Amino acid sequence: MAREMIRQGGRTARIQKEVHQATRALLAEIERGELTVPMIAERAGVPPSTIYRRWGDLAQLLADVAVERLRPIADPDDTGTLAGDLDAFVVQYAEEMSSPVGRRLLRDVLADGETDTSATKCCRFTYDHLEVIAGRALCRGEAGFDVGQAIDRVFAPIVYHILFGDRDVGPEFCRQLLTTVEFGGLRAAA
Amino acid sequence: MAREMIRQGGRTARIQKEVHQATRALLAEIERGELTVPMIAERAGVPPSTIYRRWGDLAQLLADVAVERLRPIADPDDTGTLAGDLDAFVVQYAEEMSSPVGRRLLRDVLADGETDTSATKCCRFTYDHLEVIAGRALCRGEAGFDVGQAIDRVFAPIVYHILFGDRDVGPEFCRQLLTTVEFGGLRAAA
DNA sequence: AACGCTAACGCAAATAATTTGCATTTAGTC
DNA sequence: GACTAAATGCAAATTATTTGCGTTAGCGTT
Repeated sequence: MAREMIRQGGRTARIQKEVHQATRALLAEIERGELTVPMIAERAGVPPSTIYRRWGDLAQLLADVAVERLRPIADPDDTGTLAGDLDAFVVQYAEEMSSPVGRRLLRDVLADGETDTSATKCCRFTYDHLEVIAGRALCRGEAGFDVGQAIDRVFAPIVYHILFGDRDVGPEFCRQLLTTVEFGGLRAAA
Repeated sequence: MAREMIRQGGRTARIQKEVHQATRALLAEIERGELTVPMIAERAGVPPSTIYRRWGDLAQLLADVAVERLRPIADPDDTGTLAGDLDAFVVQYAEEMSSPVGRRLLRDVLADGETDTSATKCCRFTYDHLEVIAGRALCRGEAGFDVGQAIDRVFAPIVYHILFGDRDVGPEFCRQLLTTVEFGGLRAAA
């Protein structure tokens, strides 16, 4: 996004909502390469200049929309055990991100060249989710794990292969990566 | 790139060279967001329509240029030992890719939404380089290593942190990642 | 070395996207 | 309720992109 929002209420918020909604709807209907700002503007019922003024360009708008879609709506599922929580989260993450929609979201987030706050936010979601899972394990009296290490050993390879398209990231691959995570220590600094 | 080149010689090749050169020169002078196709066309001495016809749009041209710049010009340095070869390659890779120029190249390659051949090519460079290093080690009588595993455990985390901008990837971090690679086995399938 | 075929090109007109100035609306504050 | 600056709508100006068409030139064939 071009800049942080200052006004939160009324018209400003409504326009943001409608532009986001129009963008999502159009992304579901047409190819990414066909999408244009005037197209979104018409669907949202606002003049194109409003979009350019608020978001700068299409890439930044798409990044903004993508971050919202990647933002988790709830805590990760609680399966009762650390191993179960991690397995469920990782497999679901890989499945969502490797889908055509997920890949596009990932790329949209990274394509925003202006401020890389989009990318950083997005990667924080994963970090926070893992923190919740780790905290839960400690509460249960289970061993903890290093969140930074889990990112490096499990999520980074998954994202790498999705982005570069050089191999599939099915459940088997995810579980193999999971076996390399070391459990037992308290949370150490990354 | 929009499509595979059919003609290799003469004018076609010269225009490709001049457009690439103009793009590189302009990228060094101005911000990525300021760069436009007509600007490149003028510098290269060709009409903009030629660029649009051959590359489709700016993103695809930038991806094409980025792939060329990421293409290694020589085999990785031979330091005499596998550990030395890997250390040198990884540290240099992280340094180059985490620089502002490297980050931009990486993002340009990934931003090309049309065909992800750019990204796949680019990731193949790393794979091939590691194959050379592994082959060399075997020739010396040293232990080999699994190239796929090295990508997952070392390069993927480096690229992840560069792209998402959530931490630095200095030599210490690279060397720590390197310690997780298992040596000894012959090359196994990824 | 000349010939034919067609990809690739240059040019310019047509279309579409982006920027910008200015008047108006409105969210947030006192 | 009045004030102030952010945010918007509108329309003109600018810039980028697409497209039709005639020309050039690479490449295979003879």
